[in-house]
Amino acid sequence: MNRTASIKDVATHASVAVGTVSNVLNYPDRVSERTKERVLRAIDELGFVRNDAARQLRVGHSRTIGLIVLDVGNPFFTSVVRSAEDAAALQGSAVLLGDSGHDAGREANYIDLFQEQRVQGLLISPVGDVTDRLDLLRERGVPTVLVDRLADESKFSSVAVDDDAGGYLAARHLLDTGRRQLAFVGGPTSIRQVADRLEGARRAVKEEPDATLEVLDSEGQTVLAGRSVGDMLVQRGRAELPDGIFCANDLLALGVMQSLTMTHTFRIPEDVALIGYDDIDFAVSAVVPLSSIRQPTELLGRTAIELLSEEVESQNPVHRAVVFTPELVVRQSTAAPAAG
Amino acid sequence: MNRTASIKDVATHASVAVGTVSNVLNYPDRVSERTKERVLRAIDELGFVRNDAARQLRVGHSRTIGLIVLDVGNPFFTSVVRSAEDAAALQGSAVLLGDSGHDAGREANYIDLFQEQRVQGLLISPVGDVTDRLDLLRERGVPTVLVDRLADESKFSSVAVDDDAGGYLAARHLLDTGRRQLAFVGGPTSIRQVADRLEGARRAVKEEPDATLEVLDSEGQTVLAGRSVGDMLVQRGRAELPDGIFCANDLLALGVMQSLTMTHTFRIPEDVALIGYDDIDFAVSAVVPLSSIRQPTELLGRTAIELLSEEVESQNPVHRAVVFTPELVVRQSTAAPAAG
DNA sequence: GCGATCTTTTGAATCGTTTCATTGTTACGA
DNA sequence: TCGTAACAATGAAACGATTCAAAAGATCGC
Repeated sequence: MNRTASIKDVATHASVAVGTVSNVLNYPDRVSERTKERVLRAIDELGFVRNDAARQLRVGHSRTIGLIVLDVGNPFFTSVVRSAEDAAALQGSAVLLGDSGHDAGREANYIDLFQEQRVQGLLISPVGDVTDRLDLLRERGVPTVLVDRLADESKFSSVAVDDDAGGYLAARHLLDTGRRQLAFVGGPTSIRQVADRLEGARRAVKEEPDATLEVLDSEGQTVLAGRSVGDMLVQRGRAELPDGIFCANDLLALGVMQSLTMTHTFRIPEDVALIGYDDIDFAVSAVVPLSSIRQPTELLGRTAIELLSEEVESQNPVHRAVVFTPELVVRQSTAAPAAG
Repeated sequence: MNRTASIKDVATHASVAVGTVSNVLNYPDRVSERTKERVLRAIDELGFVRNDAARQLRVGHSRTIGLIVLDVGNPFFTSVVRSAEDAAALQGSAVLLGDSGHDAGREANYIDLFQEQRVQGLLISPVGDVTDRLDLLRERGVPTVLVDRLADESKFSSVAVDDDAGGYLAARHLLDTGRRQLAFVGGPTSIRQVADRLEGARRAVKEEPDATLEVLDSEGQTVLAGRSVGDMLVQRGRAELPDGIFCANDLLALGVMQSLTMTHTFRIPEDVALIGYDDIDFAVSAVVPLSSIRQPTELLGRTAIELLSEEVESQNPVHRAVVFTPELVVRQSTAAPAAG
């Protein structure tokens, strides 16, 4: 009872050869009803559970897919993760999840771990610019799909959402509702998503000669970071307040909102309009329901798995870069000001 | 270049025996500087990556820990997951994450998968009453720690938060601020946490002769479910509205809040006080900052890993049930009404 | 009853590690 | 120079599955 039963034990117990047991497990219709039944009974009686390491060693690859995201706590990734898991389950694979937390070291650890596990392939939302590390993966022949980042199609497949378009949508919407002094709140522009969203916003602002865009740096992408940016704004005089704020994600926006509304000195959207990005579940239930940019996260996860399957199956892989278009969701936080 | 290099290739390339390569990998100081260097160079040149399946097959167990949660999207679990991952990483293990989504079938799949992977042990937040399935795990000798659920100490270790105490805290707080017609909003009471929180609330209400507690069923534990309960309340006349609502979690509470405030017919906390559970990040940034019950989630994850390690290491395991006490967080949603 | 054909079962070889008893090498004191 | 101890390196065996060529058994027509 101390050691777990092996396929050999099952074979002995059912008085058949090991090959037969293996066939029952993998090719049930190669084996007669009678013996199948006997083997299954033995499996049950011994509580046999297949040792996947041995299986994997023999067949040469696992049935798992590695997925490395920047932050599981971020609802955007949570949603991607879940849809990827579902899509993987449909094709009989399991997902190993790693959270790099924007840390290149942790990311590297997970890449190593997953390689040792001989995952079928890797979905990764990479930290910063890691072209060399990714090239290494490519050399080693690990099928890899970049998530939420556009890739050179000669090297990798990728799924992404057009962040420039999203940024443009958000800023254009603020402009369309009459705002002219815009501010962009976002973490380090070394993060590609942030940079692209800002770029899109700039593009929109350029279309209006009298509009300006100020960039406010935040320490990360959390509610707290947003709150400290908000506090900073509150400390400015009313005159210097922008009349439209675009945050690089909803968490930031909620933080800013919280800070502005708690002081009761500024009203949203009358004094300042606010729009976020991601359209997380909480956007709709914020102090003032938050306008946002919605990304098709379920589609992202599913498509990523599909692209990976393509790579795994074909040996001379044709890479594809799939780009989805985000969508504007208007709520109260950007309602047109009452008058003038 | 097509096949990945094995330890044997490395041995040949470095002109040493396979055992030596293995020693370089696992017991670096059993081997001389000179050969170590040579082996490491060979590893580098061939791009060798250890095959963990083979290693695992030989040593008999993996370096991974299975973790099955009810819902990764739920901030409570996200936090537990993260702290468990960190704690596991410290001791050189990786966490395989599974999301059962409250579905017994998916849970069973993950349990099977993880058993095939020969995980060191299992942390599980089980779906409903699964004593038999868990007993099976115990028979098979898979060290298991229950998360967010109290266990019979003769069978399993567990980490949990005292939900009865939490429910009491919440209801007591509503009573202390003068509310008397209380309502409890919660998913099916077949969920243990929900039942316990309700029980605790009942205990508090019994202490006040003139207080009543009404139970409102919700379809699950999401913002949406909360919204539909809220809509139902709005449709009732004002007279029939409770003056204090305790929701089994923050998502529900945010949904209820959203519904009540959108109609502008009821004010929180003047007409009705609202308290949630979990103190998720968004509680503080809700329409009306939400009072809640905070659970020590990081501690939960960390402790779960510690208990598991204990089980893995000692062969005659002494199970422990660790219970943490939750904490009341008061915000505006339960502020005392202006005047009687 | 026999050969041909088809189905079922067999079991040795294999995957890539780790382990460990054995062999080889070096250093040093007598 | 030799013996011994300490240290390094060796390589066969083992882990538990899958695979596949070959053997065994069943079925059928004549």
